[in-house]
Amino acid sequence: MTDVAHAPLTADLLFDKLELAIHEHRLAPGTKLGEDDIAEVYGVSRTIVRAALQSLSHQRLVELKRNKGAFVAQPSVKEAREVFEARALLEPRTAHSAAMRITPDQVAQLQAHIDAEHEALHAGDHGRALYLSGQFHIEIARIADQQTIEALITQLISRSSLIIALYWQRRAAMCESHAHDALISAFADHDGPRAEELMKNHLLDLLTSLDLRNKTSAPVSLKAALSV
Amino acid sequence: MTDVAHAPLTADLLFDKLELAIHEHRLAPGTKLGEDDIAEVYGVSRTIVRAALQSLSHQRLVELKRNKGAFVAQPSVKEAREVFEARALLEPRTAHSAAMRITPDQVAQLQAHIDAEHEALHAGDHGRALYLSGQFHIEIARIADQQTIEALITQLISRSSLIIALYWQRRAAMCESHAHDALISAFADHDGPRAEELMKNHLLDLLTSLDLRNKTSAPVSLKAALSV
DNA sequence: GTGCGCAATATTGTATACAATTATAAAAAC
DNA sequence: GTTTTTATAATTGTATACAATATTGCGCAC
Repeated sequence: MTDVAHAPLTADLLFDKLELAIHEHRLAPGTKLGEDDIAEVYGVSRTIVRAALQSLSHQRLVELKRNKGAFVAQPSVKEAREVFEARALLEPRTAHSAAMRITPDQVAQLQAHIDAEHEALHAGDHGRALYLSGQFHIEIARIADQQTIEALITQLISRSSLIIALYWQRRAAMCESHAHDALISAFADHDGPRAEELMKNHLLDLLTSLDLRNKTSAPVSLKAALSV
Repeated sequence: MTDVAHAPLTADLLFDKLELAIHEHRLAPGTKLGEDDIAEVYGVSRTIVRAALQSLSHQRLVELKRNKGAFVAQPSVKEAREVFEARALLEPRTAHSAAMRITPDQVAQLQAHIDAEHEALHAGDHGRALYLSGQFHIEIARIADQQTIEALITQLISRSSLIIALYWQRRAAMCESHAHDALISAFADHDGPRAEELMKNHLLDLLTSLDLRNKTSAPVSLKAALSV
């Protein structure tokens, strides 16, 4: 329990930490993010915390209620559907572009990504596996060399993580799916149309594997989740 | 020149004012937005200004350079292309949906929107006409009842406004186009495929009417542009 | 006269202090 | 015992003060 001198945490860094905590489901939807609490946990001033929370709210990971505070967002059923509809418009065509431009190096890179995903899964770290699974989709946009679309997809992936936290049913089953492996194969073949179709079906599978009737929220202690 | 007591300006309100100023091209790309300057103009503290600037940077209307300050964004040529590619993925399909669900009231509403646009144009207020023209696209997403996609399109429209400020060639010509009128006609007929096709072509027309070779930036005094 | 270096100035980054609002709990009324 | 009221505490909203960094301008050397 040695108190090492930390480099002063900037707002962007704090944003990353909180974003990751939400992506990995260590912070559940609905959890209140008190400014003083976070400030204490990370040893920074409320000024920094507020800036990070504002960024998170722009990413729709956090909902700011005036005079009430910040809470991890709880996407509604309608919002959940909308997010996947938006992804369905953006990602298949982007996968097509990526398949056409991808280099052998990038194929290997994607493969390493998937390996890490499977590894996390076997280690029982479902949160991390889910996070990596999202990053995979973002990588594709990066390979397509579409920074703008990449930023949009990043937002949607973030929110998808919350949606999965709220509406996922058969948690264990999902990650067994080899949709990502099939995609890589299409990429390696530079088969744009197949990549596009695979991505389209992958997104549909994801959506249909959600139970969009009841939400299974579970409030959680903040400081426990954020053990630095 | 009466100094009326203003209701204390909140960060969101200030965001709206600055956003509008950028959309209407009263603040040119590249203009430095000094915190003290804005704070003075609007009679608020730097705290509020910083929050608003942070929001604008998330919308990519403003670029924050650490220890340097905030500047109205200057989208690159690549960014310009990317923004329109993203819009091409989102808007045609959204127009399709809108055409299928639109009500007579909403058709009238859209028509009123266009009328206001033409009116601003005849009054010589090109900035406002451009702003309204952007809002038209956002209205379509609203009619499609897709709040998530609406938010994404809103971001892209914002950036399109900057792109037009930088790369527009034949300024007068554009607004004569009757693309929006044709769209309304398709909407009124509930002709989804036609609306989709029209939107696709409209976006292509917009893109090809840009000169994506040289940027014609023109720095401008801040306080002059923001005369409250 | 031009270029470099240092001091002075201005601007942004961060922390803290205070005000406003909301949540909590105790006490009084019924 | 339940409900309403009121006072206290806790939390967020905002402004300001101070620190760190960048910019500007002057003076000096060459």
